[in-house]
Amino acid sequence: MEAQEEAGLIALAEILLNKISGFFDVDDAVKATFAEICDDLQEFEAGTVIVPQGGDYGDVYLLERGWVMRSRHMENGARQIVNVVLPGDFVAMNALLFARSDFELSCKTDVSAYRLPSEKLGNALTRNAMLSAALFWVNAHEESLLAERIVSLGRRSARQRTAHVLCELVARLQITGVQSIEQLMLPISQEEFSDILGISIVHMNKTLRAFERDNILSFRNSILVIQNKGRLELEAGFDKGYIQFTRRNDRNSWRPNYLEIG
Amino acid sequence: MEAQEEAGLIALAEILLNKISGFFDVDDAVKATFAEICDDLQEFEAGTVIVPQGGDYGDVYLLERGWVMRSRHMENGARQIVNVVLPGDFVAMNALLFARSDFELSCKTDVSAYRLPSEKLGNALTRNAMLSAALFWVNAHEESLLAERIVSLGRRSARQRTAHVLCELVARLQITGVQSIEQLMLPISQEEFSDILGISIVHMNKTLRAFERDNILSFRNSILVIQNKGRLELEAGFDKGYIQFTRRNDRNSWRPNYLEIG
DNA sequence: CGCAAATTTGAACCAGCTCAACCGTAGTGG
DNA sequence: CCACTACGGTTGAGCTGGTTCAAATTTGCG
Repeated sequence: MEAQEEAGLIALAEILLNKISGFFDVDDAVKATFAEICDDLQEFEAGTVIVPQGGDYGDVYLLERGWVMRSRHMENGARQIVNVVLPGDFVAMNALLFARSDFELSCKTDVSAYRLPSEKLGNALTRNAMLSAALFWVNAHEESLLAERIVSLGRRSARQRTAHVLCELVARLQITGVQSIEQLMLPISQEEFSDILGISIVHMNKTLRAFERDNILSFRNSILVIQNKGRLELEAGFDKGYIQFTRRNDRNSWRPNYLEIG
Repeated sequence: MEAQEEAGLIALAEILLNKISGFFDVDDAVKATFAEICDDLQEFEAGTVIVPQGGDYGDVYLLERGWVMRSRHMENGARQIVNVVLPGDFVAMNALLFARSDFELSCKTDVSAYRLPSEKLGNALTRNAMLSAALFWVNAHEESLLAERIVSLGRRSARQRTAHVLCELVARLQITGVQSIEQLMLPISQEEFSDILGISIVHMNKTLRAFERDNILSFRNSILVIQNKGRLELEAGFDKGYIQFTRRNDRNSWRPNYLEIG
């Protein structure tokens, strides 16, 4: 293994493994498993469409660096961004099961991602219960992000949605080990932001300006500065519980078994 | 095994196994696996709260009969129903991983469900790759329902959302082997319907009346009659692809392996 | 029958949308 | 070095899909 790939693996361990370490016991065997699977680090330029809407899935990827968007383009030209894929998340996990994608997967930034050929990943899953557990966990994690987004889109105002999604992104980026929390780079335009929240770009702008006037946050030139985190979380009704799970402790008799390396 | 439980198992086989049979080869070994796990059929009365919002998870259930709602109650009294759990779906799958629930799980009708103790299910997952694959599949299935709901809430009008969710429910109920498609029992009030769609109850009513005036559908006394399915799907922009998946065929070398009974 | 819950309808209102014009900044090419 | 262009952001004005409020009607059920 080359030095660069090894460095990549370390980065990986510090993101995905960090993410799941609050839940699993991440030991050397686990790391070895990931090392075995993640041996093909690929680079994509910003703007690359990994899977086009309606196109065939290729392989699964584990994102190491950069932002990937999963979005739906509507008949009338509108767009809805369904989720933001951050380092440590899997891209196109559905490729394991489905032929076609109903969504577009595109790179918002330059991206590094480990390519996990479906066949190889499938085989690894057969042999390694730990890996299955990790996938299960990651699935559940993403599912709770989507559930929370549904709550936002269904029952929160534009201002609350904005606050909530920003709280969520900050919390998720923290897990990826970002430098500063007060000052963050969010590589998205206001238009993309509005497509995450399901509002118009004009209203997006006015909402952001209002937050700025209230000295809660500023978002300019892709730089997010949060001046009043407490107020932001309060308005969002944000509870980070769904991002940093509480592991259940009452029934752990099965877990060591489940997590055995097969 | 008692006769009633055996009958239940057959029903189960005809729902969950039916659901996944388009994807997996469901043979006797697979059925035996489920028979082993699903030996505790429980009954809940309509209105029962299986898991309260903010409460501790208990066990996982596999729904055999009835409707279960997963919903969030907001501070201001509003509610968002995140998903509708139908026969063949799992209830509270997150119980395997998380201590607390951010949502309420409640029975809309009388319900029969197989209780799957976390410990037992976890153990079974360790030993049986087929079961893991099935869970993975079911997770992915639910994830695509949530993704599609996000698209609806973000970028479709109330009328389109209504049409879309009805198309989705009909397609899902078809899989569960419902009798008639033209005339369906939907055990939800207009208020609950509006909480699925993220609109007000008043507008829900007006939208339904409009569909009735247009001779597209009627929904009265919990009976849904679809008079013009084509028009409904057209307005919804509905494509059932995300419910009845196309199994991928290009890389099936790993699957037989993955699906081996461990 | 009679109560409680669900539905229906109209009227006023408003959060967020569309349209349209303008601004700032980063290329780009002459 | 400037002119031109393109793209994202900003702002105001008017509009509308959907909300809220309120009251009447129907339905389910003991």
